[in-house]
Amino acid sequence: MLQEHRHQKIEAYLKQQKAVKASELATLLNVSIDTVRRDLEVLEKKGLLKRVHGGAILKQNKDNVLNKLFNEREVNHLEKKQEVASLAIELIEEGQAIALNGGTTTIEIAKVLVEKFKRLTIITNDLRILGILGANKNFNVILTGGFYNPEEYTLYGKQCEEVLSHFNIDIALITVNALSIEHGLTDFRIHEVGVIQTILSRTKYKVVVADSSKFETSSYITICPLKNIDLIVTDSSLPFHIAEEYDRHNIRTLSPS
Amino acid sequence: MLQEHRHQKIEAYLKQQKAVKASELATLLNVSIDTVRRDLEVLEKKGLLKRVHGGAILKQNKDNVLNKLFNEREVNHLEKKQEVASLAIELIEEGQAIALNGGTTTIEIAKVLVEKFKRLTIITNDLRILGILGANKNFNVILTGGFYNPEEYTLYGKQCEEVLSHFNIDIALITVNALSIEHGLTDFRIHEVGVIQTILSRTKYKVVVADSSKFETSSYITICPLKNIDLIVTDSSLPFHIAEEYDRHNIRTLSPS
DNA sequence: CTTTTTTTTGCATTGTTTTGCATTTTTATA
DNA sequence: TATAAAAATGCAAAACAATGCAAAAAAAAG
Repeated sequence: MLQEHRHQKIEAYLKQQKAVKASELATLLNVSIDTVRRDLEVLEKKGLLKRVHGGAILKQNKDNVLNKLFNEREVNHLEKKQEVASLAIELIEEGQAIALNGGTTTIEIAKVLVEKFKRLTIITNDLRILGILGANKNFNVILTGGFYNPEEYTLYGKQCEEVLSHFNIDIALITVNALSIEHGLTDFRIHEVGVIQTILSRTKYKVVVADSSKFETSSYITICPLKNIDLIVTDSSLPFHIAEEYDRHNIRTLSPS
Repeated sequence: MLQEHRHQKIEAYLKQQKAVKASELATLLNVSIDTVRRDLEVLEKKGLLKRVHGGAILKQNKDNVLNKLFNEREVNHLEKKQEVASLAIELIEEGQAIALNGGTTTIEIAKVLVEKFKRLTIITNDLRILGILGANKNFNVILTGGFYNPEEYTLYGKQCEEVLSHFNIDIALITVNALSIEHGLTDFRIHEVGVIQTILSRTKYKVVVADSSKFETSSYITICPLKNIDLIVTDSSLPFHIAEEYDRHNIRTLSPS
């Protein structure tokens, strides 16, 4: 049996049973217990389960049902992202033109926007965001054009940036993979970097939305230094010493009071 | 057994089994495992499956945004549209740049394109077409930007036409709501009209794809006279007297022989 | 219909990943 | 703390994948 297939079977079995013994899976799947352990290790890294002595237990995410709609790269830190989203929309005023780039945090923002606002203009390169906001008649939703990245459900490239470059954006809510004082905003999504840079160049009020786990990490490609950013919105788990250090560097951060 | 036949068999088997071992396919199809691997490689590029160690697993994108757009409204004259689609793609050559506007006939064309071509550049304003072609690594798919029309799953407006206006299109396959000698191409989709006009202005070879039911009908908004069109592709049910009359007016039509 | 060209296929070689076993270390519980 | 069960670790065998190449099969050209 294929490894991936085995993983699917374990996942299905676990969802049903909530907890499984490794030895049980070994006989069930006709492989050695070592292989089962390695499988469980992989699935744990995906955030699907928690390994315990003897086997594993299902890690239930509250919003699993909701996440199913968007799926793929599993949404960890979901609750933190929701916290960030709720805080970030406080910065927005009715009628403004907003840019949201591609990412799971901005998706959470889009969900909150639908609830809280009557009239907005939103430009995005993320089809999942379009899916959330597009049906809403009160919002003016503009999708950038461009090449399609089916892994991320986003658009990128010359056409994308061309459309963006004709916009005057009141407030940009940007999500990136990593940020640090030393390296600034960084990301591994090679196509997304140009999009973010273009958005920033067209925006008056530049806001980065990032859950606390992204602070003081860095990724391969540099987007811009942190001094170019007006505000970083994060969640309540940001360690005090980091917040302090950012303050010392004159980088404004905002977390739930 | 022919390569294409083998690919179809693999596809069918995989859809049933969800996951297959390469060795299993080799015995099943009576070819070496190397050939199976090469087959899987091709099918992976088409976005149909994901290769894993030992074989491949079906890529079922049930719950992504784009696939949510499908079904819904049932298509009338589906068989006729498929007939038109199969005929229309005969006009296309490997490597060309093609424009497909929004509509159910162009959706059928997109489905056939995946099967028959290796390398194409396609620009469209229809998200359903993006859903069909987007996962295919062999195709360069460009989505126009613009405002989103959730009724039609299409994009329109200044941004949309701006992106289109930078393209040099080899062949445009245009679907409209109605066409007649007297009124030319007409449509009721107010936003789509501008998109079609822009596409036509950027295209060398202008082809209208229309099932026979659309002939000698008309709709509210005029797009252009028929003399601006190089060819109209239709199905086998077009009444002879209409075909004759179009001929008399020097309007070329093409239907299955 | 035959010859030439192109494509496809299977095989051999080499490199990589996965797996099960043996051994040591850790953990749970009496 | 003692003990058994489970987990981690290192390792070698097996399964699998990538590459280059030559023969075979199709397709194209004459």
